[in-house]
Amino acid sequence: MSEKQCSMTIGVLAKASSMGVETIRYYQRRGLVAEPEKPYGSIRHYDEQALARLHFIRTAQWLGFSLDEIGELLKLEDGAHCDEARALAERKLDDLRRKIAALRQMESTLDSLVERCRCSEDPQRCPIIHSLQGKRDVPRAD
Amino acid sequence: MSEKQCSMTIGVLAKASSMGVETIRYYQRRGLVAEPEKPYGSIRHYDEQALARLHFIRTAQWLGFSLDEIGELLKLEDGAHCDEARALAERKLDDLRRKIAALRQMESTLDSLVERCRCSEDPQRCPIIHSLQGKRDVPRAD
DNA sequence: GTTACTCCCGTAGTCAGCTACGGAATCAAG
DNA sequence: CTTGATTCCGTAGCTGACTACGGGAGTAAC
Repeated sequence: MSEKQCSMTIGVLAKASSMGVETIRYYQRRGLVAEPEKPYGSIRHYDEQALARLHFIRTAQWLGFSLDEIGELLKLEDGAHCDEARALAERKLDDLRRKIAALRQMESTLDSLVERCRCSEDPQRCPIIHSLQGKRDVPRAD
Repeated sequence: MSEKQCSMTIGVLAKASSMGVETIRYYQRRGLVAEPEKPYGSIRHYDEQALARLHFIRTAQWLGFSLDEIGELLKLEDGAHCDEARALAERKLDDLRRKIAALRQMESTLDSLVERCRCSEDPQRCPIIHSLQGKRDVPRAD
């Protein structure tokens, strides 16, 4: 379990990360995952680092980063260009915070809607929509 | 400002919502925005409700709802099927909460990264990536 | 050493969400 | 009543992120 063979084929890696083989190959083509050591025969072998990277991609993606952005994040990995790194991180952080705020607002809206729905005698006025129509200026962000 | 003419053409509406005309027409085709009163001549006129709806769509979209989901949300507008509404809202709420949690985690990670970056003597070890590689099980959600 | 599974690699297709195009009709100005 | 911008509508194209396909080569099991 914690003793992972340092050589998985792409299929095993796919299973381990619960992604498709094709997806991994796609990430390779996009330069998000390195194609490892040129094979002796001709089959590549992946290690835990590769797996970690796939996890990273998944998480970041789920959090709303595009593959391009993830690529940028990954470029920071070497630790060089720390300034760049920080700038990117700061922008992202800002974005994140706005998103969190919006989501929280949405959460409480939805929550109170659910509450009201639950106890409503008058099911004619579920006010989700109304409360979301307020013309807030959403930064068209990501 | 608060005295909006109750008749904008699609072009004006587009400007008011800062969306493209084509986008609005696309939403109409998808049934997210109604095409208003069959025109006398043949040009449609939109009111503030339409604008509000566009705001709604934008916001919801930014918050991670797909157009299909937005469609569902919008179907609740009439206030009927309150149960359905509540179920949908509850599912979304759940989703939202998981997302907020993940984003917060990411936020603090990024935040401490930025801090560390800022005061680091050793720019060789920006630890964003490392901290994101932890294999947390992201629900592949949305 | 044949069978059956993977792998490799390139190319092509899919889905969501737009965005652009083209041609006819309409409307507003002058 | 002509000019020029808009609208209308259908259809086609684009971007991001996959997903599938096809054919040849490697490899493991019997």
